[in-house]
Amino acid sequence: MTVSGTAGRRAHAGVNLPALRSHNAALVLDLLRGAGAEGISRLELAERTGLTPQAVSKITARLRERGLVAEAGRQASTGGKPRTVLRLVPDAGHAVGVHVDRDEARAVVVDLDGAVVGERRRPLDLGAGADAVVEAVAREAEELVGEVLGGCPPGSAESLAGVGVALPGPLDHRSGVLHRVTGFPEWDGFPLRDALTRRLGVPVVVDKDTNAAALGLAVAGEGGSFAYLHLGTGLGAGLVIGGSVHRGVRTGAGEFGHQVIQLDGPVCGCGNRGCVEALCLAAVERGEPAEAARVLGAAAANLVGLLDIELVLLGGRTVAAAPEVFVSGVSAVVAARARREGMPDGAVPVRVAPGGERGVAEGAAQLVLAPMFGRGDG
Amino acid sequence: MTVSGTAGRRAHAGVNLPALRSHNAALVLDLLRGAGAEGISRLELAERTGLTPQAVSKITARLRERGLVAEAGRQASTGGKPRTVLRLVPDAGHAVGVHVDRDEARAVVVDLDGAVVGERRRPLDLGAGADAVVEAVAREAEELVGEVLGGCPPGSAESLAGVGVALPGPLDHRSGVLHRVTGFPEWDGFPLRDALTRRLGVPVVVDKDTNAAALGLAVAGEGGSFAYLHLGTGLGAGLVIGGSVHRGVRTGAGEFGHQVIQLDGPVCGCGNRGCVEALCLAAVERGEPAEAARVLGAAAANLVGLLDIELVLLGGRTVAAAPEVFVSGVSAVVAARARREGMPDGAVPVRVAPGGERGVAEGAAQLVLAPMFGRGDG
DNA sequence: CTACTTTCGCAACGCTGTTGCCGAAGTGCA
DNA sequence: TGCACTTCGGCAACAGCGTTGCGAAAGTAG
Repeated sequence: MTVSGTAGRRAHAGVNLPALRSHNAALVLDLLRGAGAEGISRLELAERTGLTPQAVSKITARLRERGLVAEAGRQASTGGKPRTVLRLVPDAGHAVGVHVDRDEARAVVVDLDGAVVGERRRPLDLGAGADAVVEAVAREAEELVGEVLGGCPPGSAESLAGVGVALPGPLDHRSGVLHRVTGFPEWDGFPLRDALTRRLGVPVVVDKDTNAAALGLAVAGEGGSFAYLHLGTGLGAGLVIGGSVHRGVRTGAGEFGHQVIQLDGPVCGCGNRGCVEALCLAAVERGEPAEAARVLGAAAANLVGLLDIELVLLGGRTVAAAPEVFVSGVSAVVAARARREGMPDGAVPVRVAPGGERGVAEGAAQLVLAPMFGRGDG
Repeated sequence: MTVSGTAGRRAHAGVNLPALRSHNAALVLDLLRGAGAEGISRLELAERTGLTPQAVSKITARLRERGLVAEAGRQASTGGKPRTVLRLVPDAGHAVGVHVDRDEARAVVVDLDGAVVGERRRPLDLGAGADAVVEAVAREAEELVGEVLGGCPPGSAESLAGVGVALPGPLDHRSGVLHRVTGFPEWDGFPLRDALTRRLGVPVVVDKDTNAAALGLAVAGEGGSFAYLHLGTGLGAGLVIGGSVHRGVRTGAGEFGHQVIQLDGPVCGCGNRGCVEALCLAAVERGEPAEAARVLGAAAANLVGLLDIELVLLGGRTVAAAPEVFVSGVSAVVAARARREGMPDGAVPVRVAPGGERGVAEGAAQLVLAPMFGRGDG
């Protein structure tokens, strides 16, 4: 049973009736989302939540009144009245997700189901300065919303819940302030979220690209606790624990690339020696993807052992260039480690993350929707 | 706001009124425990929980009826009626904690406050076989309870809530079944919890020694999210996230010692190469504690970056032998890494874990009490 | 057409935290 | 000493939560 919650937020942890109500509503919405177009019956919702059927009826009635849920046919009878299938109303809400990368911005609009209903891309120079980038991102979002939603007023059935922005480099998720984006020190300390909120007039959430991707995967149905490892121009991780992104006390968690796995190894750009990122990318440069996979596997196995997660997902351009090599290479190291440490249930599976290049933008949109479905923080 | 909950337990996450009630009660009890002998007023409880003063009054009234809480004086007035101070009734419950090590067993009885009210030690050979060890542990617990509580019947104010057992090596916390305790392969698959429950007739909880120690530290007031690193005959970690022990999906989290930090390094007992444990202990053997600390620091920094915790606590015999060397050595590496990665708030503090040799046994006792205070699983 | 099964909403209920109110118990000043 | 004031904390009424009891609705099976 979860009413969100982590970290030093043990204060203000009291649950009153409104909190209970919104928690259960979010839980039901999350299950409805998970059921997708097939929908789910009231009785199954009751089973899955542990609530009584009557409670589910009341909760879903409220959700139907708010226009978030609708009846959608019925199941086959099992000897009595057939169960009515409920389904999320996809158009009841939308969110924009923007993936700001070093050289381009990709924006999507998703509906409540998570389906992409609009997309745009444009080149973008992260080094062009804060004002220019904020303006570019804002315009991108505005134009896309104009195209897709036709400027529906807030509160309408088709309205916009907010904008999620995912970008590389460390940042403070809670305050929405960037630290130094790797390679672009001029961003250090820039309050991106507030700047965009002022400019756009809707709620804005910012997060690391890896966290957005991980959230997107979690929403798309990946297991309860997993790590998403992204190998592109850099190496980072997004951690999902119990269905929610783990961001840590200062929202800096997932610093995976600068994990040292070779004491006194080659110097990394960060100043340390023997970081996975440096070793792994060097191997890729040398044209030795198998070695890169082995190195990545060692770091992944460290992570698996430390957190006892149930799945490792790989993504990023470098992985996409040779998926089988990376999956089998990483998988082999992880499996070998599990065998040696005597994990009884066998090793943790390693797969390529589904979703492809658009995954980060989709996940960014989910940053906005997450609280509605009870996935706000872990 | 937390009603426990992580991992794949998103099912059965519905919260009804009894669940809400027990959650809030546990929350209040936890705050009362944190206040210790000084106690805490109703209004401060209200502020800290976010509940209204009236709700706190009702909750504490129920707790007083159950004999868990009592009024204990009043605070100085601030111009009006002085606040009444509430306090946990220490004798309202007790728990036994047993620390089973390779060569000895140490048992303690703690009260609701966590204060040790009885202690025993005896030599123990973990290799003597399951029956002998179970019998020895059971008798140790029984005799200690007889001494301290005088055989109070269950349900009495002084009665025993259960027995927590902490021991080295991997095990399944949920089922209470041991995996292969390092060096004692004959334990593999032994259902220790069930055997002890049958023998003792009270609830039994088993966990890794590092998890028990970490829980004990969390209860003793250490921050919301930290790592306890134990360097003794082996090297392990207990992770606390948001006040609760993070055990992971298969309760195997905290596998810190076999984190690889030296690819293709020296062979470790586990079969891998370049594990921190092997490198660190080898340095200790060579009489180079500073190098051991540097190695440990690298691994600790990996962990800090990955999870973004707020504190690192060091413990174990090897650390106790040269505490300053380890604290300064680990601290230096962690701080250097934080500086390079541009964490703005400065580095994570590194300290020696308070509690000393008895900490694991005390933490084991807290395993039993944890659910009562809302710390059951993270 | 009848009997049976199963779903699901209405109504009454118990219990939660909340609100409004008032007595209790202090301080501070005349 | 007395009075005004502040603050705490319990009593009572209340709104809202999920739960229970029950019956109408909507199917299947014979």
